[in-house]
Amino acid sequence: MARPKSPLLSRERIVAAALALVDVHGLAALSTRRLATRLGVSGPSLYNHFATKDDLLEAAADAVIARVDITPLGARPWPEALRAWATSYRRALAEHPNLVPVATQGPGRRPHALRMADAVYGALVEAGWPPREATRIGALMRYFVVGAASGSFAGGFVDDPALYGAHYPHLTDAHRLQAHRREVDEGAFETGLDALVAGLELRFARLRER
Amino acid sequence: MARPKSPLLSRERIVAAALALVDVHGLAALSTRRLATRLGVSGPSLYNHFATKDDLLEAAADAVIARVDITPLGARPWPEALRAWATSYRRALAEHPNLVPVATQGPGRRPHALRMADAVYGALVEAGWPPREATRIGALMRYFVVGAASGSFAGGFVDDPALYGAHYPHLTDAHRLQAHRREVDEGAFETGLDALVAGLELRFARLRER
DNA sequence: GTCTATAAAGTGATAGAC
DNA sequence: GTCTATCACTTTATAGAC
Repeated sequence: MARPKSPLLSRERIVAAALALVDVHGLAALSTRRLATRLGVSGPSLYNHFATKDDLLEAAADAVIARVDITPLGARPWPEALRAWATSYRRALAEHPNLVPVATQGPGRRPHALRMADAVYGALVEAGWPPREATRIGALMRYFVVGAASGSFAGGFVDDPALYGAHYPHLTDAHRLQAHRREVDEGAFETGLDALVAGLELRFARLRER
Repeated sequence: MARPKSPLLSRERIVAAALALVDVHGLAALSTRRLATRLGVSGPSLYNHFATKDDLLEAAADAVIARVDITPLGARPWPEALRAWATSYRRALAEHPNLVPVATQGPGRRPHALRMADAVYGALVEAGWPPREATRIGALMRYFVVGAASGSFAGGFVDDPALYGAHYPHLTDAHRLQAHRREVDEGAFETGLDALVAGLELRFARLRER
């Protein structure tokens, strides 16, 4: 096969396959050859669609961010909007936890990431937050969401009672975390998001008073 | 040189060199050969001290956690203790941001990480938080700290006014973030930590009322 | 406990045919 | 826009000498 009538590949197909591969086997397992094999083509074909592997990774990260729902921002009261956006943001990242280190590096030149940053900052400023504060809130929300998506807390504990008993007196039940992994992780995110937004509302009220 | 009189290497020396290498050149640049060269030995020598490269990485991650100050936990009122611990935790991680993805994977079987988890959980339970809540708080604090340490927020924006002006109406000054990077990142962490702890104090008060 | 030598494989990317 | 062939290099880890 030299040049097929209709293209076998597209940026979209490549990105989708890359995400699937990274999800299952991790970021380190993403090689151009492996990805190409998955797509039924040979390695170098990918270079007709992306200049470098890094290019491809950037596109994949932006595709993840594209799925975040930013419609509440600016359309609802800021505490509610922040909560809804953060929840959607976390869900989008948590679907591809192995890609979080890439998405973590900031928006760079990725259009969807920039659009999201613009919406968050814009909504906060329009709600009455001083620009300086709005920047901070955008940053601290990202911190929390990225941290929550970048790895299970409960899953970090080994399911082996013998490990904890002797040396760590308060962790006697830590081996049971694995079993309730999802509940613990999502509960912690919700509790943290509530606390964070409640704390920010306090701060906002104090700011208005003056 | 066959077997030197006194060992050239030690786990400590290897870990220190690995951290230095990862700090400057990133996690991907850590190869056994490169590390060995830095230490003035040949590649395979490292395997006398660590069974695998992964072993070495785990030891490095635990060495970072060992530097977190956990003494406030249990010694001071929980909101103050939480704040002090989180600040120290972030500082320790932020000194080695490239290693954060490794440290993020939970304590596993690393002694210092387990000791830290034990201290946090223990302090919260003894302060009167129900076990379930204490677990969540440990998790959500880690989310925030890890997120804050895993990459600069401000540094994720390109220093190029032309990029933002046209398409992102609220980001017209985003190119200036790079210049105030440190201030923005640390300010956001402090503001977030304040909000988080304030929100948790509210929650604690409501819990006590019942 | 360090060395040399080497296994066995995988890496990103390019050139040029079709 | 895909192919084959290939470059130039890197990787982790083992075997056995000293």
